[in-house]
Amino acid sequence: MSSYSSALNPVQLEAVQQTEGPVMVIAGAGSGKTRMLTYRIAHLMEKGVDPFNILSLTFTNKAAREMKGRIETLLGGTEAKNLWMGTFHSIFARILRIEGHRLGYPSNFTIYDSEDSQKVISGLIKERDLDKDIYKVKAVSGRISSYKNNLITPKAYQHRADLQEADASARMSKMGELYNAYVEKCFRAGAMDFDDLLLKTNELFAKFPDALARYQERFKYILVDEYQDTNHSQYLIVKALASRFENLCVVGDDAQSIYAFRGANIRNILNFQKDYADAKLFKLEQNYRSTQCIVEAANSLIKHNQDQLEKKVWTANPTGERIVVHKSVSDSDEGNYVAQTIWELHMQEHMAHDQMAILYRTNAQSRAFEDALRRRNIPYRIFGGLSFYQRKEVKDLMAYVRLTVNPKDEEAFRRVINLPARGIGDTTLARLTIAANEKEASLWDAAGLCGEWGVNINKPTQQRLVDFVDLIKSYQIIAAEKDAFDVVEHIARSSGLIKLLADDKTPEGVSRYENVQELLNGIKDFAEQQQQVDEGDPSLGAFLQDVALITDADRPDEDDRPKVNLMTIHLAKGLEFPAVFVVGMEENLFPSMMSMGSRSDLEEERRLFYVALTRAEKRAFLTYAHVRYRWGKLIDCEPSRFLEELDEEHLDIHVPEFQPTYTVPRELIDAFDVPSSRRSTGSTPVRPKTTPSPPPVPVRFRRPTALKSMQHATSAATSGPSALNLDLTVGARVVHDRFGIGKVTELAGDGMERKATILFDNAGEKKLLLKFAKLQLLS
DNA sequence: GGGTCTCGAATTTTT
DNA sequence: TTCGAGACCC
Repeated sequence: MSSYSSALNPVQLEAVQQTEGPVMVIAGAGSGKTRMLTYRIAHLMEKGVDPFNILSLTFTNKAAREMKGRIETLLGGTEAKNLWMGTFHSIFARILRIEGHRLGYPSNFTIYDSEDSQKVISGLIKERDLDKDIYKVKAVSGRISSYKNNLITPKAYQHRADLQEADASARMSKMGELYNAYVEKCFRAGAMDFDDLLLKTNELFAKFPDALARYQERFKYILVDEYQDTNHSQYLIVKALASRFENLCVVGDDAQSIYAFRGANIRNILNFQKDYADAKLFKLEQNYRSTQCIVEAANSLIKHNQDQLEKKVWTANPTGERIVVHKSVSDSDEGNYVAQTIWELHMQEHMAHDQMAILYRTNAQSRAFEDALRRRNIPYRIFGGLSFYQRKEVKDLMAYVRLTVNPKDEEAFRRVINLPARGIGDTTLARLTIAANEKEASLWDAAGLCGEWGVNINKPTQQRLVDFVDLIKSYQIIAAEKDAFDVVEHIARSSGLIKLLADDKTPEGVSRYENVQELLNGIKDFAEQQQQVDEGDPSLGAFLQDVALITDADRPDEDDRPKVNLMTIHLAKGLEFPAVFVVGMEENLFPSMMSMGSRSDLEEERRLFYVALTRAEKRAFLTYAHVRYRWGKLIDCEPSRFLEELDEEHLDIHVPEFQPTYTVPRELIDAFDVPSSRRSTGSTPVRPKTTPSPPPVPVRFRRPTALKSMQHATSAATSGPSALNLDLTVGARVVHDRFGIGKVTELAGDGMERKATILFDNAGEKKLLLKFAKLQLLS
């Protein structure tokens, strides 16, 4: 224990030692929360608690793995392997594999990811011939998800007049019917979606007291990390499991709650002391991660939120450098600035690439940074976005695997029944679906038995269906004997999938082929690993069990070169980096347009920015652009309101004066509906109250480079003038950068959409949007 | 039934 | 700009 007191501060130590009874730890950003949790578990084990009796729920699989590693280092030995540690979803999936049969699920049930769920819903909407503009798949699936997370089953929905009314007023009066059909369909397919993993756990514990008692007895000590991001369903599970011993420790920070949009309920943490009257409360307020500058700037931001628990985050760290605020001309210029600064940090301050992170609000923003980094040969790694397991070719092969393990899996069936093409089209599938619905059976049964059932399908097609069923059956036989790798390799070859991909020689096709190879490699690793450990299971079923719960962050990097990290702010939660770039600090982007509606949404965005800022240890850069491409269009941007909420004394504002070379005349403004930002003659100051003129430009910004790229962007695409303001007439002679000399033959459109048709002497006829075209008038 | 092409919609975040 | 769905033609 003496080693503990040197590693922990007094509050952390108390929280570690208070092992019995309910405990809530409010842990500010960077306050050593993981350290506290790690020591707490180690302490429990040292006291003689069996690791089998400790359940630790983390937010990501990665966090669980890392924490296990740290506990092993702390205690030496491999006991920590026996801890139950993982995400809610993976832990309870594991339990449902064992107990799910009591609820009518096979132990090899499939886990539908959101794409699968949405396809099911889309099918139901089509079957019912509902208006797809009203019944938007995403909206329907979002509603269903929120019902499930609030324990509102289709049956409960029947009694909820308020919900039915809300759905009806959204013109979705068939919501209840859809919900019911969706649940039916998943059940018949032997499938659970993400929300089911929690919902069915609740059902299990409610219906079978003996099961609940068994797990209560097993999990004598329960720890929940990131408690502020738990939803109601998760809350109830924890409550049920902990009610026997009440040795429950929840850790969280209300200021970092960023998942309300998917049902996280901040009241869970705010009400903890009401749920457990004798709960002990500890507040970790000392930040060990960041400089004073960053901590105080973050404090000045978050105080704009009304809903929060009282706490004062402080640090004994050095003041550090001010946070740099940088304005770019365009999104691509923003990419260049960030890449350039990364290059300088690397070359001048010897900061390793993996110590830096670019954080953005939406995945779509990553592109400009990828381009800029690639041009400079700076290695980077992207997290999130389209993950490996979501790629089409990977999912296709996985669908064969899923079907082999669980032939009732309808989405897998639909995916591969005609891939590669075997002459089974939409008509056949539609008839099978109807037949299956009538018999309340699966598509798989319908395919195998369509002859006996007398389904109206012609003989050759029936034969093809039978062949397909036999093919999958042959896989099942192999799967019973061989390990996962052998089976999947056999499937890939004999199904014809590999050939299909190998025949495609386009660059995308080659990349798809490589992805499938990579999947095979991954499965090979899995099988080999399993064969090395005691009680390992290298079978196909074992491999499939939690593949749906694996995310990209869990996949190892292909090589160990240090790389710059690119990710959304949501993904950055729980991580820290010496240098952090928070980019796209613009109104309608961050805060997002969708969040402007209510104060609580806006406060969540603010917490999201708080999370972003507090990832930084030493250096933070905030950037925004003057104009940005969105939906393929150039739009004007305004700096984010959050920038103004930061205490100015911690900022180093670098906002170049942006002087358009041309002022749009009054008559053109009236004629063409010119956006307001173009009307002023000078720059649009980001913060009128603070922007000095000229702004201070620290030496490290290399003004010439910044100016150069700015001017380039200005002449190319970003400035108002461009060819839009040329006095073009039909018949005029013009010069184009690329196409050379030509003659205007036609003019069309108004304002920003004004187009010219030009017959070039060498390049032929082109239609050009004047706002983009680099044209000069020949006199 | 299968393949190609065009048009339209989409960008908020994820286990 | 990019992707997917539906239309259209073979």
